[in-house]
Amino acid sequence: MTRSIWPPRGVRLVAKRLLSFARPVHGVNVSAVTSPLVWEHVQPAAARRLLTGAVDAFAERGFQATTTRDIASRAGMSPAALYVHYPSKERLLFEISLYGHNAALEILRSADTGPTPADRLRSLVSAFTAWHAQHHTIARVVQYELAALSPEHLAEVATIRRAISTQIEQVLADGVHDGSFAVADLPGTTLAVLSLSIDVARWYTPHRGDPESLGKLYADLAHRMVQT
Amino acid sequence: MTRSIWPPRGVRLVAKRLLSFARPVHGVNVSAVTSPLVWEHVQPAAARRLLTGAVDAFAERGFQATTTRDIASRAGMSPAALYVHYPSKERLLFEISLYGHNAALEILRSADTGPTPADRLRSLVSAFTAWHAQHHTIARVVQYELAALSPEHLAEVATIRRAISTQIEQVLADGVHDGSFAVADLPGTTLAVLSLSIDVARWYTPHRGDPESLGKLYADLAHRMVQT
DNA sequence: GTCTATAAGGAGATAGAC
DNA sequence: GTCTATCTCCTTATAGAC
Repeated sequence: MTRSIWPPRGVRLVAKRLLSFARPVHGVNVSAVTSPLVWEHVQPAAARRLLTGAVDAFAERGFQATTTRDIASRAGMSPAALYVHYPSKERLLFEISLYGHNAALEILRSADTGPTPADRLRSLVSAFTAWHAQHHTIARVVQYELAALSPEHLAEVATIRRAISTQIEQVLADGVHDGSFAVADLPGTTLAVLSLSIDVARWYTPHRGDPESLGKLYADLAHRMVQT
Repeated sequence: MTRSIWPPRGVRLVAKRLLSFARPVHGVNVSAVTSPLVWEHVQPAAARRLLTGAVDAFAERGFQATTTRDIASRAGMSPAALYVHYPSKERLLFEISLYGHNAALEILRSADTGPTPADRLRSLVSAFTAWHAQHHTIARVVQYELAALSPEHLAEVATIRRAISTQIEQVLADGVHDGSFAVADLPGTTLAVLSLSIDVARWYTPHRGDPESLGKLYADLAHRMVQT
């Protein structure tokens, strides 16, 4: 699967840091604002402003409800200027989704450490959950805007999703193998563990607590789900 | 909060049964078709066909991406005919969302039975999870289209959401009180238990297994999360 | 209650000046 | 690289015939 001809100027998406706010509704995050600091390496700055504006708008209203005028005005530009940096609104979504999926996978890969399957599971769930809280605007786009991707872009992202799923499944399988976990339904339990963290993107707002504490709580809950 | 002047002809939404199909993508349900059998008591039949068409379309593409032409054509009508039965596209969403929230709450209320908190929790999680699987098209609209509701309609639905949350929290509190549960963070664990079931709406397709088995698995996982 | 026709406005994307 | 202006198409919703 080629990345095609876009972006043309060596744009690189590298994670840094993200701050966010949100207006809470019971059990649901209906609004959010993202700081541009995560996207520091998207160049030039105008492309980065468009991208962060798009993340905020997509997270807050959804892809379809977001207009190119909305994205452009968040970046302080006219609608036409968007097309100098991105060939379409969908490409903007794809860049965000691809970066977000890769970031989530990287988080898991570097968290898969520890002497026992229990340690590894706790580390994985803690990191994956905290990422979904910390980066909940990006995570909302990643988890809930897949249907707006073109079939080709969806296929590319689905490959990364499979790798994410495999990362969790392997730890559970290892724990079953060495007798430290009791898992009646491996695929079902894998999905449940992933599910718990992913759903954080739906409801998280900063007033719900800090991402690290949430990660610890969820690591504990996930471990309890499988321990013998 | 009044139900206002709509619907004008004593339309009643009563749960019956629902069958569904979906095209699977890795970890995500991007397509779904709902049978009209759940909405049997929405009268007249034309209003019911519009409603079921709207459920399918909203679940598959989201509220904003769904056009009134799409809904009308699924019901075998011209776009204009929609407005004889519903005053706007948003009202159609509200009817679905209100019915869905009430149905989910009723499921919980009638499942809150058993001699011990553990029995009650297993029954609640099993029923709530199975409902989200069985009625995953409705559940998708219920859980993921809240932002498209008008502020007044959102407020009405938020009241029901609070009742749903309270239902779970009370059982956990009862288990902590009688010593059968160990819960470090009651609101956080309540949210996690709800979250596990709710996220089923995002990924469930019939090929993932039957709703009852999934309910049993999730009841077990939720119980493990809190037992001493 | 359903249709055809259409109003009124907004959408994504492009042209061409600067 | 950004702007203003605009193209073309599609949107929600209404008017009025049958």
